[in-house]
Amino acid sequence: MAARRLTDFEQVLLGLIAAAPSAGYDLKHQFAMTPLGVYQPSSGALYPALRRLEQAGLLRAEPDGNGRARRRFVYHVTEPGLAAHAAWVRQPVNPATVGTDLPLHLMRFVMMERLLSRDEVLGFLASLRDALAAFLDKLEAYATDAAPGLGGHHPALALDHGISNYVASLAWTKRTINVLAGQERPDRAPAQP
Amino acid sequence: MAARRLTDFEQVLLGLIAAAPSAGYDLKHQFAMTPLGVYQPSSGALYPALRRLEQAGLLRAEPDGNGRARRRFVYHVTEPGLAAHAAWVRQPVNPATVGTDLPLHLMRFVMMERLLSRDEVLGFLASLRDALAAFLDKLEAYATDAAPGLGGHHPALALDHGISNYVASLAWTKRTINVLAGQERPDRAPAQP
DNA sequence: GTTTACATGTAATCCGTTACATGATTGA
DNA sequence: TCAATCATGTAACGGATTACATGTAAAC
Repeated sequence: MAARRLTDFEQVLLGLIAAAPSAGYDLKHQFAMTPLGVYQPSSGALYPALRRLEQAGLLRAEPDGNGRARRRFVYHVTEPGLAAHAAWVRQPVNPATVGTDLPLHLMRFVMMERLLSRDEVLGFLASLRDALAAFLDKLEAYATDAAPGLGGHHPALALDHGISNYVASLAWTKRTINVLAGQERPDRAPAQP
Repeated sequence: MAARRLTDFEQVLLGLIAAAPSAGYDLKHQFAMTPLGVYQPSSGALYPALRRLEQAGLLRAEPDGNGRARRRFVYHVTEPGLAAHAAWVRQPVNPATVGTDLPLHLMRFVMMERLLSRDEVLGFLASLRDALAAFLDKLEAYATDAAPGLGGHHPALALDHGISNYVASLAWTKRTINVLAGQERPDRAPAQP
């Protein structure tokens, strides 16, 4: 099968469909209307991606026979698809790339809720917190060591922006750990229709 | 000439070279070692991009005859190149895409320093501030209206992360406006021991 | 004298954007 | 009936990643 690695975009699609079987058009709207959808996929990106996932055996397309058959395909995840999605969600946080991957980590955090235990989620958040703290240390070291020699004020000011953002992300991570750790769970599975 | 629009990456390269004539290898290192270089361009991206800019007449390559001619090309901006760069830097902030374009705006802010007057920079920051404030309003409206119905806690928590980040960016913008606005032009040197 | 850093490049492949195309359904 | 929305698709094109290739200079 060779199972070439999935694109980030494909992984997100897979996750959205795992959360709720959808047609391409629905997914487009989900991207367009939710705030996470800062990215708006084009038809030329979306439909071929769905096809690829289907041909890889991760999705199954069902023609929507709703009343009148109007050309529409609802995608469902298969078992291999769910496995691939779960593996993606469980991926460890790579401290080296936390600067670039942060939005993706947030996406994974959202999708974690249905798949992982609270302890697993807390483990993820703890490693995210550590990676962010390490990254921040490097940024701050650069700010004091190298930035003054860059000439002008703007480089140092821009660096300040980056630091402020990561400080906010780090604070969010700690806050969220506290929220989830302090939250009592109903002992029962969170069965979602 | 048709002057097809430049890629963001090409614009950034152009700006870096406008700030200091550089060879491809230098630019690679600049990306690798400065914090803004979260993105690390590959050779297959960098060298063809420089060629394109050269063929478009925006850059001029000079073989580095430094002592011994070892295969190395230093790029300089031409006048059309500088014009294209300045036009990019001066582009207004599009409120509709401020969510995605923020890193690019920061890049432009850095490069503005050498090209624009303080008032122009302040104008840019003011429009960035307004765009961020409007974007934040939409996010917060979504958080109170739609997010509770999304099922689970994680979507709302992730949204919280986004809001925290944009709050930090907005605060930075206001802070930076104050810094730059309050900064007296060194018509006379401030007290120097 | 061999490794390491310097320095540039090419080819295969893949994916996304842009733009266009098509047809069904709903609402005015 | 005419417009807008629903819904999916295709073709051209461009650019990025990956991996490979090449050669020089410095360092140990």
